[in-house]
Amino acid sequence: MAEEQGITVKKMENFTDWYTQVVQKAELADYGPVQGTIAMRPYSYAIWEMIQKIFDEKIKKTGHKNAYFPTLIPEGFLKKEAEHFKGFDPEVFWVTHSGDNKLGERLVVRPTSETMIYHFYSKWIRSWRDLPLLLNQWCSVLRAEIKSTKPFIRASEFLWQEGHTAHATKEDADKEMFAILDEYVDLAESYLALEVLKGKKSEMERFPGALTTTTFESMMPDGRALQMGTSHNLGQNFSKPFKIKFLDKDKKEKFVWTTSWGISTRLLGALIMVHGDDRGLVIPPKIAPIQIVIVPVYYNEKERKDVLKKAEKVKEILKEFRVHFDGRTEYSPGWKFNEWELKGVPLRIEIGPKDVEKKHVVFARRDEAEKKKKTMVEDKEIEKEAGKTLDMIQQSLHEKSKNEMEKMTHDAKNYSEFKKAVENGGFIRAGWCGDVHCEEQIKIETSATIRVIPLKRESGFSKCVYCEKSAKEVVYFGKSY
RNA sequence: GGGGUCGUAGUCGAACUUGGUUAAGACGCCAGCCUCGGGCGCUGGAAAUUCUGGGUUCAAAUCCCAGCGAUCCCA
Repeated sequence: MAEEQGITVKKMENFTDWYTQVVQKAELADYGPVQGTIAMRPYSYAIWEMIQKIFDEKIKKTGHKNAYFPTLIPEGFLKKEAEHFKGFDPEVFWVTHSGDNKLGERLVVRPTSETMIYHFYSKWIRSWRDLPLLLNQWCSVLRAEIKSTKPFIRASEFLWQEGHTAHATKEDADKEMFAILDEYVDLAESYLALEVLKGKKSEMERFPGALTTTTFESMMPDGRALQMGTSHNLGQNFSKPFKIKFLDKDKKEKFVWTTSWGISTRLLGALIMVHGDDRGLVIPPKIAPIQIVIVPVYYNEKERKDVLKKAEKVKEILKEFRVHFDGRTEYSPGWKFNEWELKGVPLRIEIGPKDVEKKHVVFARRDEAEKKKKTMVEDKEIEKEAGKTLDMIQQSLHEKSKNEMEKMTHDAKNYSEFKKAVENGGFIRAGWCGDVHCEEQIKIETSATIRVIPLKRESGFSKCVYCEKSAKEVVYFGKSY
């Protein structure tokens, strides 16, 4: 009955339903009227803003600047790089009219901005002195999704950042690609508390038009891998058709080397899936819009005054944290406990008449909500304990994610082991000869793909899991979202 | 790309099989009360073009077709 306000299914019993319920009941997002579109409600947007702030600071420190480029791209631009066009053509939204007039050349609503941005780069870059050019834009992109969509995970429109840089040499571009990948991994692990696997993509899985694609992926509780972001070295594949040339110190005219890289609101999807539990969301303290919620408890007018006075003080003590005081009178304390747990606030502080009397408060950690465990904290210890507790929550969420991923990573020495592992889900570590044919056959037969080729070759596998010829790489397979 | 399921107040959901007065109920919402420490309880109230369009019929939430949207499984 009243339970229906909360999550009505268990996370591991009906994962898909659980996810949809959390997204809607925690007021993260609501479905839009057009397939694959959602409204990001203030709560999820606040988390996105935290992510934006953290990453924006990171890239600005390394010399990147933000800019903004047009949404509408002429068809011809997209066609300039054949592989790129082939990759995106099936999923772009076409604009064919302006008002009642049919356009001479169709336009695409950006699915990604390489082509538009390179149009400008060819005008802006003249000399080696103009390099590197390090720009980023925060925007939304649209990709027509035919497959079934899922809020944050797979959508027709989503928010992201796309970095686009131009360099004098391949080495510089490689360095940029890897530096950004490392920033991404740090964002995921240190802030989102999500353990990830980083590495390169195989030729088959790589970004259309890229020389090298690097990625970082995480394992979802249902056994499917989620690509959380990518960083590409596009070589000169775009600079040549777009004629982005510069005069180098050696007085020779050369084409630039470009990179592009992006993370999107999909990160929110990973966050929900990995950290959430049967009671709802769990948000890591470092990116939680509300880190601490204070819930007052009182029965009569006198108690009300005492409790509110104390709550006011506690709020002041905790001013360096993101604190919310829940003073709503129309809900009972129990109701509020459940609501804030559903919304994943890492730490709840309860203050009632007994706490006023005994000069302490009650701490309840969100990551221990299942146990309904509560801790008394002396008034003078509140600030110190709050900081310590938030750190502990942050760390323990990452630990948990790390352990889960380890548990869901299995080795496959031969193809029969491999097929069994695919059934069970998770990452499958196996040897690979490097041949696209084997990769393709595996995909056809098991639907698993190579998610990541680690940057450093791992040991323990001498033969390709499919053809049994000698293994060139040790790679991680998995079914993906 | 192939196949399935679904669409009724804000939400869930009954009535649909077998067409027939005023479309049930719960939660939520609004007003008023309440000793509110795990979704407390009580009283009263508002809220629906039954997704859209077409067809069949004296009569459509109900049957048929199309569209839109959601969702699941398999390439």
